[in-house]
Amino acid sequence: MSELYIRVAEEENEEPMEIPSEDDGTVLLSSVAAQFPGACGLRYRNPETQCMRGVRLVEGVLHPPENDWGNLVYIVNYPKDNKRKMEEIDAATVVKIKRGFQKTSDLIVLGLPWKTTEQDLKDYFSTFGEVIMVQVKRDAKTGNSKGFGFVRFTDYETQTKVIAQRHMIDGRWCDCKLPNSKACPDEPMRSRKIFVGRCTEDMTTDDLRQYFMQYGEVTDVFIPKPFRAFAFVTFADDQVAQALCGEDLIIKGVSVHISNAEPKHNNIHQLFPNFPGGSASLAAMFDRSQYHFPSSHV
DNA sequence: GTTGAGCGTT
Repeated sequence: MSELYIRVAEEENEEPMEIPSEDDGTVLLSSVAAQFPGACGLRYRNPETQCMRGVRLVEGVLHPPENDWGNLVYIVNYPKDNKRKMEEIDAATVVKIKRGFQKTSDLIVLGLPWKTTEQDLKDYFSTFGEVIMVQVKRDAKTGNSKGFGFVRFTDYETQTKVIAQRHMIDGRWCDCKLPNSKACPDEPMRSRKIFVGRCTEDMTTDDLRQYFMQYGEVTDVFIPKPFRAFAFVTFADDQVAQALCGEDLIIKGVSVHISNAEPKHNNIHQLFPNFPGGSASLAAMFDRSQYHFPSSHV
């Protein structure tokens, strides 16, 4: 396919800029954001209805309406539109989503037979409702099942129903519960940085940036090397970061868990970045101080 | 090549 560009502008009557599409006809949100920093999506005026329409966005990829971008000018969406007026609405929306709307979360499935596969789980749980993902936890070396797994449903009602009863799976009774990892939803800490747990090795900084852009402007993505199965993502707006904490999100088909960065004790190296003798001696001192004091003082 | 309460390679 020849190289294709779509026309994008900040406002309807402004001069558009040409943004390149991918080989499959989609446009990466990151391509848009490269020219319009902070962009989180596109919209356009539907010639038939004269209404604004949103462009489908899936994991950082923008899809052409009816498989053809046509000759329209697309308008950039930003997480928060005009200055402070919208900022307040945005905050209210964030709170509403966090409180009212009942999001589903991963459920742990305990007591699975050793032989049960992910396909078995999918088949079984699909009888309750649409399944987003299933996992069977296995020993990395042997590949043997550890006898438990995870399942995630689309609908909260399905989740409620599944938790409420026992499950006969491949000849054993199994229980589905909310996992402990989300027992204590993170509290205050107005951090703009989130901790992204359970990352897989094929997730690049670009992948994460593209994915998280849909929630707000991303200012930094950090993936430790060598691979440690987690990452940090920093947003421009702390409300965006806070709203995501406690969520399970699916990136590249994998369920990652979002929590506050630095949840336990604050990072001493960040508190005292220029400590004389370097951070190693500071860490040693910190450890000793914890050792000497009774726990009630720490 | 085993097992049967738990908690996902922070």
